[in-house]
Amino acid sequence: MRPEAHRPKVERRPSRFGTQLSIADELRRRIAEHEWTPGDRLPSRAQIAQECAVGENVVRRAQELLISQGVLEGRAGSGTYVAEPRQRVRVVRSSAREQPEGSPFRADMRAVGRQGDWESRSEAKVPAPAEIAARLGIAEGDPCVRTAYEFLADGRPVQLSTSWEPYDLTAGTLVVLPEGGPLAGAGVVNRMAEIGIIVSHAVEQPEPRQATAEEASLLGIQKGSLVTHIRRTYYSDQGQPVETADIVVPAALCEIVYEIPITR
Amino acid sequence: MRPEAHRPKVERRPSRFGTQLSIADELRRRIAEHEWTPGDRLPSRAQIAQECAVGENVVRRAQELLISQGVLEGRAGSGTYVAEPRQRVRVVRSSAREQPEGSPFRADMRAVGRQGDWESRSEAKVPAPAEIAARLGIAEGDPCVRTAYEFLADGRPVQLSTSWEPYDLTAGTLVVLPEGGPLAGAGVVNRMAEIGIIVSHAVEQPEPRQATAEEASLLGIQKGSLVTHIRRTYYSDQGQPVETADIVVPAALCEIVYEIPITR
DNA sequence: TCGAATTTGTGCGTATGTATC
DNA sequence: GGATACATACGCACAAATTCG
Repeated sequence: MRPEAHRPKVERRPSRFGTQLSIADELRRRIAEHEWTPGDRLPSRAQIAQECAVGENVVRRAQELLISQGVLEGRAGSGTYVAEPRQRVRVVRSSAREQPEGSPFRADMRAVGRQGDWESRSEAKVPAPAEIAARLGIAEGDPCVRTAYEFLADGRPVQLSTSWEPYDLTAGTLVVLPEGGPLAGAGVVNRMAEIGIIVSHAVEQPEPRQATAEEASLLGIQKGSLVTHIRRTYYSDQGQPVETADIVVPAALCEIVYEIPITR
Repeated sequence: MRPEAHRPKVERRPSRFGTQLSIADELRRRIAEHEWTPGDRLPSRAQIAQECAVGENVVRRAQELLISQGVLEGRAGSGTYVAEPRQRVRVVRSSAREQPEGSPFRADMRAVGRQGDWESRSEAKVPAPAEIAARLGIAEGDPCVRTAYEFLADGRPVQLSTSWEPYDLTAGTLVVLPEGGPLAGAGVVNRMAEIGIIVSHAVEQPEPRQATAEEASLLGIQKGSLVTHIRRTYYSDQGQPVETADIVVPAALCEIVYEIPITR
């Protein structure tokens, strides 16, 4: 019944033993030796703490460390689990991705033997926030078509994206909505071609950051885990931005590949 | 003289006030209002704690939060400083980078009006570790030329890289050492061309992670701060890997840009 | 130059909130 | 709704780094 005792100074271990790092090693060892296998629930912190003769906090911190490394997975109210070594999806980002028909994402998924799907939610005439306006070369508050995507591999979400197009560009045409009309799901390049706009190049800015709580819950990953946030902008052959998107690629689920041709 | 008192339960604030988040907001506010400007040293934790009537730890955690967000910068034994809003270097990663002469990095730096330089340390006949061997398509332990780079913008390190080439490829030629011989510093593509190898494309895999202590000290950034670790491999027109590198790009110092041509 | 004071960083402990079953 | 287990906020002591007399 006695709560974890505050160990007096004199009793302190020489350091290195009974610390959170040694416990982390211990947990890692047991996983490596298949005492616990992927998907298993670990004993509760109280149990592990007692077994290893350390405080609960030491166990907690050790688990936090392994969680941040993707070895374990914590579920509030449920337990700490050995993370499943989910096979990562390879996402190719290069010019070769743009096909005359079909979507780049679906092609990526086919290439790794998975079924690619997505859900989207479009909204027209959304006023452009400052950053988006700057990226699209329009004025802040100008109307846009905003589309939120959730990309799925075999039904499980693996990537998020929010796309912005200037409303004036497609207003009154059949391709106003990215996921409506005859070219639904065909990609920006093909949709723009339909209304006579030739997309000549894309610029992508990948930036590392940590997943927000919302992203984590949407993607089924741990809260602080690492993602690559890609700001992508498509430009027409006139040099005008025609679409920009914020793409969130979780490192635990996706592997990003850029293929760069070399011409001297 | 009395150390921080353990505030008894009954005295606890209703929550929300005096917490680490409110202190973080307070610090942020003072910086926004120019009470402290970039480069300034904040008062010590004890002083801030007393002034805000909270424990030192609350201040410490608030500072840790702002440090992780790049607002503050902690220097052990010295103090906590307001981070200088260092202008980031734009690093373009595309085929256009490869010039017949001159290095890609120097061109990048010229483009942003900075002086590009680097230091390197080559070593021949280093046995290939498993991962490198796999990337180069050779056997583990096969001899390689390893070169460690430190890229500088206006004399300050902004990027790290470790390059590996199969020793057998260049042994006995003038371009064995990347930074020696007549083509020193001309880049992989030009050096390989010299010995009749045509480099046709590169593959880059960017992955987010946190800076190690060593990387942080080399780059002059905070320890856990975010970097993009790029695994780059150059391939010959025969499809054979000729060089692979691990490139560490700190988010605080560099902005990565991929330019992708679209051809339908 | 060297050691003591100061300041940040790390490891570990306690209390309470909150999600899940 | 209660029990259980993880998550968050807060606290202490000491190590490590720096600074300065």
